[in-house]
Amino acid sequence: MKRDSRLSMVLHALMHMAEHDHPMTSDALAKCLSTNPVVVRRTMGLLREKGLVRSERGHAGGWTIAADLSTITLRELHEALGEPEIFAIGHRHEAPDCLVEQSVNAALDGAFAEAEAVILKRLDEISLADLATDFARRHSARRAKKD
Amino acid sequence: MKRDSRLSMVLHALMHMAEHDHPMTSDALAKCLSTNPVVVRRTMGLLREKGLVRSERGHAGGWTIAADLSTITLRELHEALGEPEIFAIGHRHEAPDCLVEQSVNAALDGAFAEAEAVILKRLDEISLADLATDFARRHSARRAKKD
DNA sequence: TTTCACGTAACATCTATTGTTACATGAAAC
DNA sequence: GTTTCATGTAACAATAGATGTTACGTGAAA
Repeated sequence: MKRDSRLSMVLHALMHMAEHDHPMTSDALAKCLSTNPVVVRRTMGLLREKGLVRSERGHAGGWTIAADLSTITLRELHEALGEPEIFAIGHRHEAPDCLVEQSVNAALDGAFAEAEAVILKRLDEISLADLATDFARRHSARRAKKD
Repeated sequence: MKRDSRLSMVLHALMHMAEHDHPMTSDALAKCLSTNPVVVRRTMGLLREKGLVRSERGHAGGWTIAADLSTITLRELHEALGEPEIFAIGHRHEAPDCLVEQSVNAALDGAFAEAEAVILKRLDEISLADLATDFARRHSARRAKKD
């Protein structure tokens, strides 16, 4: 299965934007992310709908973050992306007639629901500010290594 | 993303097999599962490699469970299927040069690793015998409803 | 009015799962 | 022994979702 990497993508984009004090164009972001500017617009557009980022056209236009980094959580971003399926494993029929299949579905649903709660909780606990802190740590570690 | 439903499928098949005291053919199972007999053989073949089921050719041939229901866990079945990806969400590059991307990957990996541990633990705790018990409960509940 | 950048539709590509066809192999029944 | 039944397996088709691409429209600043 092909994994949805949009959450990873927007995080990567937002962190690069956080490092700049000017708007970043879709083209510039696309280069950072090794993707296509249209993909950037399409995906960042979902964040704009939730008021998380702004976009401006014309000269000196581009994308900017519209809120404090500490107030944006990974969970919010996940929701802004439309809460895509978290699991690559599932069952075929949602409401089967077969009692055997109902039993199987119930067991799997229980196990996955528990894991889903865990992951949503974790996503809720991590903000962009946390990522920025982690990045700063890695950044100075690399500088120290170079010197 | 298209979800892998093979775990659901083999569970469904095994429970039907558990209800029979004769081998079940791939054709019969395929009808239960609303799929194709070749898909059944392909998938059940993975379980056979782990010794969880047996297959016999010719007259009165078909598939049988090769172990006690209480000793087969969902986790074992997941492993027999080749431990397919659990998550539909991931990141693009496994070992990126970009420090920003490394930071993003680390955060997501942490969150998902925790959830993966939860789900594997749950799968380990559920056996086919548990499913059979649950099925029996549902079965008698339906009978009671009918009467 | 030209340039820049986003907005969006439409289409192409890629990839993984699932479904299908075809034929070989082996075992039991006759 | 030959027919029938069932699995084993390769090869290919269909499907679906994610991602990439092209093309053109719109608005803002130089």
